[in-house]
Amino acid sequence: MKDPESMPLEKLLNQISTKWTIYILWMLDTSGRLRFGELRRKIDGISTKVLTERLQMLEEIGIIHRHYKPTIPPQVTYELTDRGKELAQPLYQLCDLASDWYGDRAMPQNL
Amino acid sequence: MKDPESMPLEKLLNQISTKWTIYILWMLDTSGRLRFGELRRKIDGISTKVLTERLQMLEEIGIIHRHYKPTIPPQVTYELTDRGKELAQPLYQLCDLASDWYGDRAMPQNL
DNA sequence: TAAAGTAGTTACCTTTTTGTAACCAAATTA
DNA sequence: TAATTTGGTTACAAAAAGGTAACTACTTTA
Repeated sequence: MKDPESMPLEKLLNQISTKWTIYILWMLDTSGRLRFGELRRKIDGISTKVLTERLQMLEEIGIIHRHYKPTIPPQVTYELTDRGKELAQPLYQLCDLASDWYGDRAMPQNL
Repeated sequence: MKDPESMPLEKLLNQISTKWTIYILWMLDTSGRLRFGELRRKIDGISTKVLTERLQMLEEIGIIHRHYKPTIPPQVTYELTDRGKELAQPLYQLCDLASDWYGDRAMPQNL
């Protein structure tokens, strides 16, 4: 147990709890497929660097899917995979608990 | 939405996903009430500094309870509160998903 | 002709988090 | 008498994460 990262739950939690990640998932869950720029504008304050990092990470672990259309300018959209939608269930429950405990200000309708 | 910390779910996730925290909860869930030193020895690699920080944080948000007996040497024990046990339910589900996706190596029996 | 929009990448700096090691008082143990 | 155990605290160093701003190529718009 020298390396906590070897534990699936901790690995998953570490990934989805990096800054901005929950917002991204929430946006994709409530709005469906979104382009890179749409996401950036919806999530006020996020930088393109971090948004890119998060989207790549979420795609790597199979939670979102990236569609690339090589038009000019390029059109890239992101959407939740089935795995991403599975994630929503326990997150709803955590969200309910968190809202009970901390209040429901700024609470998402979904995710 | 300038400050992600204002969102209860993100706040809770950020708290429980700090390094070692899931281990602490897992230990308290599977072993019940434990002394500080017992916890430290069970979680191989954690420093007293970080263990102290985590226990204080978990107590502040009402997930564990601290019992202090001013004997010499002092005897301090920690255990999950009802709120802490509530947390276990959605975490079990996340744990199942994470295990399906990443494999179940080093998976806890509980939490 | 110049600006704006597309989806990022890169280098650099700052902030946050984590780790290391020493230290505490009092009593028990060897 | 000296080391050990108890539950931490403190100062400092190292590592990780996040933010900032500049830059890319190509096209459309003004």
